[in-house]
Amino acid sequence: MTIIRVALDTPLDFCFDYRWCAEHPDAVPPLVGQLALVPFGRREVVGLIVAVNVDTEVPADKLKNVLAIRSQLPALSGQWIALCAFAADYYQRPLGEVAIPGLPRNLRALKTVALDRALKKLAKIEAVHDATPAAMPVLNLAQQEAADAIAGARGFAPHLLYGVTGSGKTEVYLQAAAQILARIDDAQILILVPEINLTPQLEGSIRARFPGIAVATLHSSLAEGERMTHWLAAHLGQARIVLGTRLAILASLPRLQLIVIDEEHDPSYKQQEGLRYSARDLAVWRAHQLGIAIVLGSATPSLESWQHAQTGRYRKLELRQRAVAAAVLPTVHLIDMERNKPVDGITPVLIAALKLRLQRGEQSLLFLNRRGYAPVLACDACGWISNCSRCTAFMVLHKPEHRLRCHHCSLELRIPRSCPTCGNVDLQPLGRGTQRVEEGLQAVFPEARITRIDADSTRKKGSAQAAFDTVHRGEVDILIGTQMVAKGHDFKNLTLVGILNPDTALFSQDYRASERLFAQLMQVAGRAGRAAQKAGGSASEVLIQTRYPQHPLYAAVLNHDYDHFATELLAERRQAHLPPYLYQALLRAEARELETAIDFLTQAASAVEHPGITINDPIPMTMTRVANVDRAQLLIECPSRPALQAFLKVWLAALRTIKTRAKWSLEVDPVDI
DNA sequence: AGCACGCCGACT
DNA sequence: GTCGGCGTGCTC
Repeated sequence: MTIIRVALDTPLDFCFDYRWCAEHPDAVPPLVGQLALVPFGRREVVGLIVAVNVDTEVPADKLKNVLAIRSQLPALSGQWIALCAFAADYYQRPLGEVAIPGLPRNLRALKTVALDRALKKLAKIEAVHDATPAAMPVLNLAQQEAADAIAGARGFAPHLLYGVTGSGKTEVYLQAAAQILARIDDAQILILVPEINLTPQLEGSIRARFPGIAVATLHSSLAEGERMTHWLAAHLGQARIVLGTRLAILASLPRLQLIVIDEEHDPSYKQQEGLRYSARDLAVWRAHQLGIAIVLGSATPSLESWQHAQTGRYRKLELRQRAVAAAVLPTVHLIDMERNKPVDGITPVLIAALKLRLQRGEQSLLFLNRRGYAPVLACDACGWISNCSRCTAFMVLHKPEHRLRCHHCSLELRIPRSCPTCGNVDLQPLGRGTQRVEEGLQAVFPEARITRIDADSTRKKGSAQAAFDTVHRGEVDILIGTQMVAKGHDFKNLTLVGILNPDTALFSQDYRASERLFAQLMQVAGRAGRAAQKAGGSASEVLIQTRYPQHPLYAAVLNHDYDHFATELLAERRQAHLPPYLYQALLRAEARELETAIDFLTQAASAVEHPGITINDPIPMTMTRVANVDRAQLLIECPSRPALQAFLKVWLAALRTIKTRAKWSLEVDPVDI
């Protein structure tokens, strides 16, 4: 008889012991890393075996028997378990909550039919060797040096690949990958992208370049069956290249030799619910654990990575030119909205630029990060505004749908015909969203083909792709979009990008807002002029409408000068004692009454001694109420990461003993404060 | 987190 | 008289 220890997906911060008895004398005893089906309370669940032959302190009468071992699945490696254990420890979660939910759902099922089917399917697949790979483009010198540096590195080797949009970072990844795959027989390569749906081109070029090699994708919109086979292909070492979103960082990759994080600054690498991990940070840890190379690529690196590059902890590889020789960086101009008054949100200068593109048969993109028709509906007579009844937020006017809609709790109302408080029938939309811009522009250019791409226009599955396709086919003259249009897509015939309302981020409470704005502006600007300039054609142009043309952020955007901007920002952060010179954790609490949440946080603040740790006052969140729940938070700061980690461990144990009706959670390295 | 048990209010 | 509200207790 053997006692095994199993990690289960439960918030309880310990593992559970079970008894294993061989029914048959020749049954193989369980191994660490295997999955086991066990009874748990009144349920049956699948857990991860983290130890066998343990000395248990659980009384014999409480021990239950293991129901089954998933022995057809090769055990997960000690390295993979160590990765989960690190993440669990760092983010202050139980091991099971990290390890189990990342597994394909069917692996956690009571029955093994799906597992057996997927294993059978994979056993039949053989690599295709006779296919001809697509030609490798000739790299420029900087690209070649970067690829060689990455592929030639030995041991843990973090690289920051810094290069503007269009400078050919993808080619560097693919070349480095090719070299490593050629050098190491069974090497696996993990490539992370922010959102897989926005980068269909990348998957295509990988498959074209490596036709004889199994490529697996891992992301949240895979069907369960696919997820199972792709995850298994990675786990069995069959998939040599794994392309995925942040969740893929927790995949089992026994032969991992290189990690690529494309657009490493992108906020979507941070999981924002449940286990709030940073896939980028875990990737660096994983590369360190395995002693392999990792590439963080970006035109606008995160300040964390930038700092590491400055101090030499990361090797900085820079691509200074656009890779397509004839393609040039778009010229950026600011439009001073004080001098050039907008009509319906668009300045005459921008209208003229749009008109020019229409005459030439070129495409334009207008970027406005605000969907809907207008962010608020208001009554001039009595001052009523369209507040959401369940949230501390306005209800947004959506004209095509004739609705007021709360973007936070999805409450919907018909647009009132008259003011609910005073009866005035003349309600005014305030501000401007993509729908209103579309309407105004269609009035100015009645003959133009205008398309809007935002979360509202692309609600149906596949409709976003369809909309992008019409743009690529040249069936659209002017594209209006939110951040959805900022990423990924190269529009070959696009020569004008207009940015409508970026100023709000300049004066945001969130000190990260300007960093994000810069990245977003550069990314949107990069949509223009990606292809070679047509003979006699104009250079691509980016026009930014602003009321603050003197702002240093715009000066940096104008000059395409991220170096300078990032260095300044870092100096400010250092002086203001902000990340990355300070480590933070955030305790959040929510309850029906704000007081309940604040009470809990106040108790938490004085729960344990905390020398060297700054615990700020509990404060209601900026958007206090969402869906009738009040939220508050408590920020913890410390200049030392190990000291913060040590404190959090003790603190959390104390917090668990506080009796409260508030729901609470802790986030390490929060980004939205 | 689930899930069950348990003890008080408004419904067929 | 029961359905169901959520408090509280337990999970090897």
